[in-house]
Amino acid sequence: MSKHVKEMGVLKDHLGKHQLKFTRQRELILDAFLKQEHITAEEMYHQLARKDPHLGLATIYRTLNLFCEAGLAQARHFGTQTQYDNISHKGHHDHLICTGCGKIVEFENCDIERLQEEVATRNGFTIQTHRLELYGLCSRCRH
Amino acid sequence: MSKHVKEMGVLKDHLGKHQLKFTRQRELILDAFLKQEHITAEEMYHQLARKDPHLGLATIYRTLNLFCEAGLAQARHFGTQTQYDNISHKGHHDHLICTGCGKIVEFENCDIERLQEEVATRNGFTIQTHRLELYGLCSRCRH
DNA sequence: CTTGAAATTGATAACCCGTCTCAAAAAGAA
DNA sequence: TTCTTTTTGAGACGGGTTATCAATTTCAAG
Repeated sequence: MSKHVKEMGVLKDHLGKHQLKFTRQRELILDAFLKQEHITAEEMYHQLARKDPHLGLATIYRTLNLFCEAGLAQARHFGTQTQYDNISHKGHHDHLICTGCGKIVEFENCDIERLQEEVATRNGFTIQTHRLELYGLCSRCRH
Repeated sequence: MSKHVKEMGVLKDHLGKHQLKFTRQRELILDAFLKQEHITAEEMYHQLARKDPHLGLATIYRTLNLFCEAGLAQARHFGTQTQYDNISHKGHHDHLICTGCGKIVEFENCDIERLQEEVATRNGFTIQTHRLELYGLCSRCRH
């Protein structure tokens, strides 16, 4: 069934280290989660309603938060909702956004990424991913 | 009273362009807002309770959102709360966010800022502000 | 294969932040 | 001042997430 052997291992490892148990629901949710780049708890609830009509929303939330703790997911807050991002699909695209016309330019900068790692290490963090947005005026909008 | 002449001008300009009115509350909230680097609506509510016990929380929210539209503030969603950042504050700091427990560590890094400027210049942009968030696990959640 | 302690689940109540409602008050142009 | 329009304040409301708790499941020990 599961092609997500590596991630399943990470999960089991985390469970073992925290006296948590491997359950049918956790396996089901992880399999569904890993097929997406990002998803909300509500979306997953609807997706899994077919496979397991009795799976509760609370369990989805608890499990997605568990994935965050295990380092498999990353929660991002957008307005009222929370997106759970699949860490293994990390595409590092940063953005330059023009506040005048809304133009968006993508860029990548290794030096910045290296410095980010440095900052994280200095603070005892292990980076999973990041978000960098530069807001300003593009040449046209600057006049 | 107000040392925030420039920002007050920006606000009045925005109000004028949108048939909105200049009120005692908006002036009060802007003055308080500009003294901080960032603040939540709730915090401001408590801060201003002394000066004006009848100032409503809804008014704070409405006004802070107005500041965002006027370009004086920037809303940021952290966990359950919304932080309103003071755009004019230049010692603008960034955030390390733990995806496990939600802990937030603020940091500042001049080298990163310099590289951001470089990227912007290379693309013809003039940066007004930015948002940099590093997501990962703090030492405690990594274990 | 049991047994039993400990963890998990599901349903829903509770919670919290932020927005909406609406009558009363204030702003501001005439 | 007068009148229209906008804003305010208080509380109700709403959506997303977490807490509660009895019933169920896991899993290690026997």
